[in-house]
Amino acid sequence: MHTIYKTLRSNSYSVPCELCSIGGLCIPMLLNNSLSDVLERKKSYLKDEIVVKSKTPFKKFYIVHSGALKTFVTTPENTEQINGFYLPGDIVGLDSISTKVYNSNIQTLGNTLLCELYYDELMSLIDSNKDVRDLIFKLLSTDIYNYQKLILCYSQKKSEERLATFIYSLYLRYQQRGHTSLNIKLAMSRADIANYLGLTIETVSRNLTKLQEQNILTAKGKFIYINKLEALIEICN
Amino acid sequence: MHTIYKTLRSNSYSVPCELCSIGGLCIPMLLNNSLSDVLERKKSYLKDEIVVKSKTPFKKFYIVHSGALKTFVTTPENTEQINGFYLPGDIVGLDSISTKVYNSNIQTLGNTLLCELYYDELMSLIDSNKDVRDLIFKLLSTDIYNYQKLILCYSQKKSEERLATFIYSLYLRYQQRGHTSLNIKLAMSRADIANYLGLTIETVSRNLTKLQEQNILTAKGKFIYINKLEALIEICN
DNA sequence: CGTAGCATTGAGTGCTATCAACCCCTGTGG
DNA sequence: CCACAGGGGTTGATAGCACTCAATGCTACG
Repeated sequence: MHTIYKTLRSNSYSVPCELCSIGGLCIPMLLNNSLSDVLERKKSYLKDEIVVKSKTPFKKFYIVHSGALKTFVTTPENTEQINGFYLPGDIVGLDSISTKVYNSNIQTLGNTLLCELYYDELMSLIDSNKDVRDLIFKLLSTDIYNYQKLILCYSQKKSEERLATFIYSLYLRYQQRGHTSLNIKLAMSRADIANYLGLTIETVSRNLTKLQEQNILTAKGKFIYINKLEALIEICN
Repeated sequence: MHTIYKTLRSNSYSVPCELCSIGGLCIPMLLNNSLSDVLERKKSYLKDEIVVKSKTPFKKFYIVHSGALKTFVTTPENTEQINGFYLPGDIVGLDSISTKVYNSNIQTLGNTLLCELYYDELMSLIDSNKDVRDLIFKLLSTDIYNYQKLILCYSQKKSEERLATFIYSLYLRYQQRGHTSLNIKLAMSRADIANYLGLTIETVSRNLTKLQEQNILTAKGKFIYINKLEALIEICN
């Protein structure tokens, strides 16, 4: 037992993989035998820490072990635009394969543990292991599919529907990771949600109270409890 | 000469690859030696023809040779939502690698020639040819990057900025294919543009006239001439 | 030449942004 | 233990942008 821990365990601040909350969805675990040497073990980051600056050379993917990340770009007017949230099990950096640089800034939303997966080594692994190849293709393709759905959300939906879709998608993502609870703890602030959804803080807040008045959910700070899942889905369309 | 034509030439309704307007950007041409046997040659489609229905099994990618495509999904209320336009040289179906079905309907915007690229055969080619592997990864990754930019456009920009961004992106895409002209011929209707941008036909029309009043461009039916490229870019932010 | 479909223009309404005030929770220092 | 300050979040009033509905103009095609 101790020896297993030793091989899988990483630097300080990290936890053994056996206790990782992600379980079967963790890419490193899925491909444990072949990937273990490609992965630097987990590294710890503090809340609001910048992990990567936009436009710096792309060398490795980051996989969220615990905590959460946001990615954002800064517009010419120096405003921040969030284009993604990443929860445990999510991989960041797929869009950098073509550009060779990170296209966004990557920042932690709370204290966070990240696994690192080197691009070059992953590529050579792909040539020797069809499972890895298929997995990476699937990840890329899923990313595209998700972005398509997100675009649909933006281009068609009103503020209430956008927020409902956002909350429901968080619920689904947690569910995929084995957390079937209707309780959701938001990793991000209202400002981050508003920014991401292309709305203002006030509109997000107003729609949250609106959803509470309909008794669809209960929001208390960063905690959200879904009372009527069906009704929430109904609003998402 | 005749024999070359014979090998590259396809079914009826198609043109020889040597005369293809796409030139070096055509994937089949780029990977000519290895891919020629993977590709069924060009097939012809009429205007507004449905090439693929959503949810049908995914077997092959489509590459636009000439003409143009749109992809769209139908919402539960039976309204159409366009999520992509595809110009000569573009490949359609990357998002289907993970889902194994086509996620959108694919429809022609005018008379169109399409090359077909079988998924299974491409995959085996990837194992034997690193260039193919890298190309496909790059295509997938570029797709993701483009979607990220599109999402940014939707979530932040006002109608005028969205339209400007749309026109400018068309200009850039044609430029990448060697058409450096400031003249653009729209393959799609105002309704399609509006649908894609999450706006109404009226708003698109009003913004077009607004851009003309500023003398930034001239719009005449499906033809758009960019008078002040710098000013157009300025509006895009 | 006439019709059908696409595109433009106009008037009025509604949704979301903006600006501003207030609330609540947390942490800090007296 | 309380007072206070500060940040995040909520609520309210107003303004502006984009949608809706409606009418008219344009163009392609038989």
